[in-house]
Amino acid sequence: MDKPTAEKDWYNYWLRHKLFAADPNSAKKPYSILMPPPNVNGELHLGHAMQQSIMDALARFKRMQGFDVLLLPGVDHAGIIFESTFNKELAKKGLSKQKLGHEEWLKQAWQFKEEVYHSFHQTWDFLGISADWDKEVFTLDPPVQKAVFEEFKSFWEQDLLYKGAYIVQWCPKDGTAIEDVEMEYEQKKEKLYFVKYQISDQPTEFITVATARPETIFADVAIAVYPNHPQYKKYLGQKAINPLTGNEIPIIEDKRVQEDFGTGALKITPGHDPLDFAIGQDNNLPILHAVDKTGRMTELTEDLSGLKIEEARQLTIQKLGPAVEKVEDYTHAVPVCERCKTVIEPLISEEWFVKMQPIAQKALSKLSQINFLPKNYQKILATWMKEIHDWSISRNLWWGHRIPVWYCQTCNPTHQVGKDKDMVVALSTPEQTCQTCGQTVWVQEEAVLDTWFSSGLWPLATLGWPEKTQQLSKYFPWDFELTAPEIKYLWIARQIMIAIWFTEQIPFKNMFFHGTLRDIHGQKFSKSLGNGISPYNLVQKWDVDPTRMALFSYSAPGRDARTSQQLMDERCKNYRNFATKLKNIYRFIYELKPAEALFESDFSHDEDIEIIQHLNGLIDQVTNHLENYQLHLATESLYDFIWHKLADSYLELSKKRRTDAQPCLEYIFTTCLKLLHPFMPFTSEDLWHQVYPQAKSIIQEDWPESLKQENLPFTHKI
RNA sequence: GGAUCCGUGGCUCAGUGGUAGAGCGCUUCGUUCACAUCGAAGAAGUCGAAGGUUCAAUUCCUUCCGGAUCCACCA
Repeated sequence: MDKPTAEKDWYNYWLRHKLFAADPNSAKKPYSILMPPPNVNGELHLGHAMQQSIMDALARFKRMQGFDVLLLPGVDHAGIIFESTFNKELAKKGLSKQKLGHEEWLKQAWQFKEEVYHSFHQTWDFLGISADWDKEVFTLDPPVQKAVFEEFKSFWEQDLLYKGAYIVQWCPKDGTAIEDVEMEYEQKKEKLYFVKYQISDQPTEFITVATARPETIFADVAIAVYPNHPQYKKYLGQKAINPLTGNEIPIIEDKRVQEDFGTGALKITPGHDPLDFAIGQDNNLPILHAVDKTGRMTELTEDLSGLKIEEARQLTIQKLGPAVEKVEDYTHAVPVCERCKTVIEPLISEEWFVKMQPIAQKALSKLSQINFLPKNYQKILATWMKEIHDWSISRNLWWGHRIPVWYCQTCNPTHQVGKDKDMVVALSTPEQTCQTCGQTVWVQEEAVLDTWFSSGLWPLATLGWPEKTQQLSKYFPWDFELTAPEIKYLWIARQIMIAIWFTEQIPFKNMFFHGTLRDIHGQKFSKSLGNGISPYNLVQKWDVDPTRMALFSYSAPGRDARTSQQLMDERCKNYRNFATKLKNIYRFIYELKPAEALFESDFSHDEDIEIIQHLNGLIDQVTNHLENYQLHLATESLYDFIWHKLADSYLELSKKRRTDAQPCLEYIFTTCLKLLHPFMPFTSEDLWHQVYPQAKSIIQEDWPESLKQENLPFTHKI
């Protein structure tokens, strides 16, 4: 045999014997678990370690129950977050996107991706994750690319895609539109300026407007007041004069203007504010820009052109002069980019959108078929789907699936989109000629797709969709998916909507939301705060199985937990002691086995009956807790039984009748090893082979079943 | 502004319609042959507050206080 000599080497043994491989041809019933692909960015943190240990425990449990288990691993290319991390790396070397150029940048990006990939695999290895590595998927792999293309093409053909001038949240630093969900809000102290707009032809009449962004006044196209404004309603239909440009702008009313904020009058700047954009659309107002995509002032602002916003704001105030009626201190939530913390500029940009209404509607009808844990997430997701907004899917990045749209350079140089325009939806350069000019010069859309456009397809793309593969028919819908609650909309909702849209089926039967591990103050672990706890260090210090057990103890569904290096150490130490206890129990039972021990017993002694009954209870509890994804309860039951019932109690009693008790001791111990295997794979496997030197892997053992009451007493031979 | 979650011994967390649990920490004792990475014994909580439902509530409902998270166009 090629068995390892050290406990930690069992992982390679399992790999060599392909014990993690799923087999689509197997007659066994399938059980499929889809790994949420971590972002190829930085290292895997403690939260990942918990998440993946949970999946691994389930996979090992289901294998022992006799299922053909597929635990499918993968990694996400993570558009914006990868690109910004990589660009920071480049900056350290004095390089940048611009300096490298598109082709070279991509080449180096892929190299960087490989480095991160390598560190991911190291973490998975030392945690003992039993995934089917031959089936690993990266979201930019060619098969995924095909699936993403199919998704895009299908949406296009069904008229669910459009491209248009639209207000987007623009990050000037990343140079791309970002989604609402990628923004954070920071409380900032700013000034609120009250600016007077003179009524046209009435030099003594004014409407006063409150604004925190006077520099955008250049792009004002109207003044809106709330309906029946007592002071200002008389001006409706008249014009006001833009105090900076002198242009005449209409005065309108709109119920979306807040009665109790500022003066009840709102300057309408559709180019720089989402609400203004909406009001502008409804009133057919033009769109002007005072700020461009790099966060600098446009030509519209004349001599301020080219300045940064902050500088321009001060100069604008000077220009306004007496038009500024008063200034108040104003603290409000300013949207910033979640990743680089740059203040977001709402801007008009040409972006691609998916019409989500019909897709969400369809999903809503089947949402109840998914078993959510905790249960209330069904309602939370349903509410979101009912109020769904269109999905902005284009990103001005280089890292991602480039939008598979080609424009005829001759007939459609401005990249207009429409069924009758000179454009083609195709994965690679179209070979056809342009219908209008007969030429074949095609230019691809510059932008890439939002990361979640491919991640949303994850449950399908990983199984070869749109091909009708054997894997797809066997393992889809997935039995189990899990993730952190914070990406319930970004990822989970979209997977559900997309899968149901394309297959009429839910993507997964059980959806488990684990809590988030936080630091002792309740804050998320993050690189910038430097409050992370390295799973690698814990494993070095306390070994794998104790670390896994400590993580399970924090894994109650939906519950966030606070922890620290010290608290993790405490819990790990506890389970390290537990592992030691287990080894000592082994020594007592097997190494100090009495020569005259019985080889068979009917467990008729009162003490045997009692412990066997406890063991039966334990088997039922652990099984049920695993079936219900309550891993923290399963480990607690095991800990209690093995330490207190078995070691402290029965084992002590057995010393008085050792020869008689030996078969019972062995039966209980080996059963416990099997029950422990999902949680403590290395320790259980190692002790299993010490007990049975000739045995196969414990992975291939059957999951224990409790002995029914009517079967007791029964005879056990050792 | 809307929604959700949490508030249990010193700390971090389980749990439950019917005398409160774990780990760590703390106190006392113990190195006899599985284990001092241990064992035995113990102190410690009116289960955030107030109402309500119930024979019975820490557990269900309402309100409030405190903490957190998510969503949202407040200029």
